[in-house]
Amino acid sequence: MSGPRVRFAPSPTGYFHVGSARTALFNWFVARQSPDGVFLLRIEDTDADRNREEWVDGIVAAMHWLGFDPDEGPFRQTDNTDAHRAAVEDLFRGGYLYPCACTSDEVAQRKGDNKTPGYDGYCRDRDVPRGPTTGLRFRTPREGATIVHDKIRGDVVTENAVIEDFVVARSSGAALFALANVVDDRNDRITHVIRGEEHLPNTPKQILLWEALSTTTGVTVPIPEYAHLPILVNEQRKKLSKRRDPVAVESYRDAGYLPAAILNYLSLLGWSPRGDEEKVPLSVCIEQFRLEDVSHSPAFFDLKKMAHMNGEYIRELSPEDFLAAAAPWVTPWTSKWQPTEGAPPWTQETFDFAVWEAVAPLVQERVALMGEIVPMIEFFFVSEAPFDEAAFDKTIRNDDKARELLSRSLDVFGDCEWTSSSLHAAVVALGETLELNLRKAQAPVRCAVTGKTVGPPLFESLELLGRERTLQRVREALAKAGG
RNA sequence: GGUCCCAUCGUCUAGUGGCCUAGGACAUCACCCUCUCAAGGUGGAGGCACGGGUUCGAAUCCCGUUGGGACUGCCA
Repeated sequence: MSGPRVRFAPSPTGYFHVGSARTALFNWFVARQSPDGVFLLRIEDTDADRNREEWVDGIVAAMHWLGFDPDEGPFRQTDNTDAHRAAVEDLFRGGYLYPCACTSDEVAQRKGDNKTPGYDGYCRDRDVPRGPTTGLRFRTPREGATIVHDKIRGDVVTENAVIEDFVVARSSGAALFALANVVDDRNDRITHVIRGEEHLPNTPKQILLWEALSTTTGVTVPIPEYAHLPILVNEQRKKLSKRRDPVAVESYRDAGYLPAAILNYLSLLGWSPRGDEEKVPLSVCIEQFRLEDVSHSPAFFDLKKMAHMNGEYIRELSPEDFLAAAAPWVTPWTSKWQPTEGAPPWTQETFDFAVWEAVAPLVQERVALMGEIVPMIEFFFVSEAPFDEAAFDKTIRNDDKARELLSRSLDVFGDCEWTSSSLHAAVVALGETLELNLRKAQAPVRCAVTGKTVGPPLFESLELLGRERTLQRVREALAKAGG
């Protein structure tokens, strides 16, 4: 008894779509549930317009980054064109196909606004000779019904009479998706077809093709189990589209999402682990996943929730792992991979690893995305405080007490012990002289030194920044405010 | 238009006829913690689309209505 053979069959598009990632993930779950399960990657590149070798590399790379390398593949559908053409001939000889010379314009025109579904069967009985301008259509049975035994949705019955005579082969002789896909699934001995719901309407056609192929070739391959996953939608409840929605997995990598967080979040779209805990390791998903439990309705891809989960994953990293994970953003010169945008405003020369290492634990519990680290620690590694002008105006320029406090801080900071606790006490005392509580008193100092109103804990930051640079920044802020 | 799919808090979901006073998570609000911001903790508000059945009993089963979506290509 051999295990399940599943396939992930994306068409190359130049980036890796999150919806595809979710589909791949669920396929992968099924494969990993059996010791001898096979997860196969097949690139459906039969459309010449979408066939670029680097796009294939992109898919493979993205999948590798996410953590699921295929057990077999990547295969390319175009490598099987001979088999596809042979299948076309088999079907034609078997009488399942007929030539059609209609252009799509003609079909649409005849259709007008009547209720005929799709193609009207115009050439079905016209004995149109095969030629360079004739495609081949499938002679759909007029009687009976085709049933998709969907693992998720149950039996989906389609009357054959409403299935149009769909095109199977181009005038060039090349097989179209519906056939090529079936031929490859047969050859690859696929046992479970797990794909997006958008494929549900053409599944009856593929079952018809599958049966016809078994008849004409004399090779009967069991029809696979089908499972159609609910699609992922945007806020408008429309299918996620690359035009409007941020869907590229690569862009999430750039932003600083961790693979484990992405996968965990994706696993929750249409499915959920048992119990009340949503943050679960992949091993638990593999153990518990069942196609029968996948929900039927579309799921909104909620970036906020994924970001929150990413924060949880970041926080549970060990200090070493956090440093390593942050390297592409913080110390890109040490990292093989860097995000495509957002290089830090510092260089290897102006950077101080000891400072970063010391402040990292404080940062780790404050970010949800790795990309948020840079603006948070920027002030350590650039020559002048990176001022947020609005914050400066509010907390320093337009606040007399704040400027007075900064003036007085020069003396205090000049000779107090340079530790976070002493600095803390110093600012408290300073505030008292001006009747400011610590909340109020720390604000101008923070802004003067870091340029911002928010950031890592101030006194630890001052300690790490050092006495001289702190004094320098307070002076600069005072000068800037004095105008 | 046609075919098909779908319908539990704003969102993702648990729920498979009594355990439901419908549970969890994100988001949101309040409070606690607190040097800012987060994180964390506690608590609150918030949902079974509607109408009929079936049943002693329905979020759960059936029918209809309404609403949403996918598909409708010599794309995949």
